[in-house]
Amino acid sequence: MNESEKKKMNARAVGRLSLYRRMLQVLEMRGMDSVFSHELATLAGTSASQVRRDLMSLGTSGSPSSGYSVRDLGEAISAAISGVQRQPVVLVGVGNLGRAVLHYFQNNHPGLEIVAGFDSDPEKRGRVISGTPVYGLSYLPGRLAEDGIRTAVLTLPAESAQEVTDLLVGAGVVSILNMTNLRLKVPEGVYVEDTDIGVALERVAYFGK
Amino acid sequence: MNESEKKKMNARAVGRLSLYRRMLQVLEMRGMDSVFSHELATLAGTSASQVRRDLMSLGTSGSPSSGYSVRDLGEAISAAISGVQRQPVVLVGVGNLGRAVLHYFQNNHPGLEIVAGFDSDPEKRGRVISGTPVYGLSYLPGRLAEDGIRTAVLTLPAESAQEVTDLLVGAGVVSILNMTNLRLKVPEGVYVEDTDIGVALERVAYFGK
DNA sequence: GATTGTGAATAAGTTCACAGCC
DNA sequence: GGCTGTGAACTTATTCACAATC
Repeated sequence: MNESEKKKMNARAVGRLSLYRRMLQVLEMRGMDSVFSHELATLAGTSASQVRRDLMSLGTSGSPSSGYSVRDLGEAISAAISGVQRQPVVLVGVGNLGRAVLHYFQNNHPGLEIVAGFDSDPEKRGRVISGTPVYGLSYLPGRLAEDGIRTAVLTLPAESAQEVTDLLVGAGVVSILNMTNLRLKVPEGVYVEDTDIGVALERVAYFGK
Repeated sequence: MNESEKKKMNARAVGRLSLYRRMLQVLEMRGMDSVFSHELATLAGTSASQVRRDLMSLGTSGSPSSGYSVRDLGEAISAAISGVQRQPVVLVGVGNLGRAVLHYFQNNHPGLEIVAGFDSDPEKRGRVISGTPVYGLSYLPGRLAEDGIRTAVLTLPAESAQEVTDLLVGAGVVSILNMTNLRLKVPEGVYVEDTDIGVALERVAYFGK
């Protein structure tokens, strides 16, 4: 029931919680031990009522006098959006974008770890980039099965994205961060988040007109 | 009135239109000259009624017998979301992520062009990366004024992101693609789109649990 | 007969507003 | 007095459903 209950949370709320957690880490490092909803809201670029609404979904509670405990709230968010053990993730496509992602995650990320990168380029095999070892694509299925990997990041050229996706899904991946400009076809029940730089920049350009 | 009318369009719709346009380009290259809403929907990963609703906002029209003209629709979308002339964009921060963005946009992008990159690293000044020249940050204000730049991409470390943002906004930038993990503070009326890789991956990890 | 264009219905997401609390 | 937690109101976004059209 706990598990099924979690799956209810919607993607936007999860994203905001992730952001709150990052802000809480900063606050904790600064030695603050409590925070009000409107403070978190300012840091995260949202509204105080939105923050309180988001926090409702994880059974925490603050107090009217001092707000929320920075430590407790951070732990509650971690419990809600990350699991107890670190979740292993693979990344496919170690070009500029893939390297940027690896660099970003090389440390400091609670709840998840990019355990391996894969690339079709023989030049890249055997290298370690930002702490993550890179393998040839032929090792992908074995590695997925071995570690029971359920989450993947796609930072490869669009041409081979669907093919790799089919491979991933066939090997048990159920959640994909798709940084390709292709919209993937996946079976029902597989979550895909599209982070399409082209679309993002065109949108920004539109609002800059 | 035309101008003010355009500004009404919401960000999600603009993003989908951008996607439709890309699909239409592919269809045009394949020699197709008409397309139905449900076909575009499948390609873009949405529903036929969503497509028709989106197309309503730009005064096109399809016919029940053959759907939409691939060419006309492409042009109508371009007219709606891009302008007539190419829009100049600058990018600040030429690390892995910045290079990935430059590479992505080096060609084939209608409506916008990344005219210059900026970086604080002296090593990078004077280089041309994926067709885009890179300058030191001191050249930024001059270049913004000179070209009347209104749109920028931030792919630099979070530490200096707010400082650079203030500079950009002060020099007339009104729309920013923020690929930093910091939430920027900007005056009313400035559009910021956050593309936060950390949040994206944590969300995906959540759905992969 | 299948599709478009669109009003109406529904769903999803956000903000309001206020009782209860410290 | 200012804050939390939350039902209710509201706003925004999506889907339905069907008359008009080819």
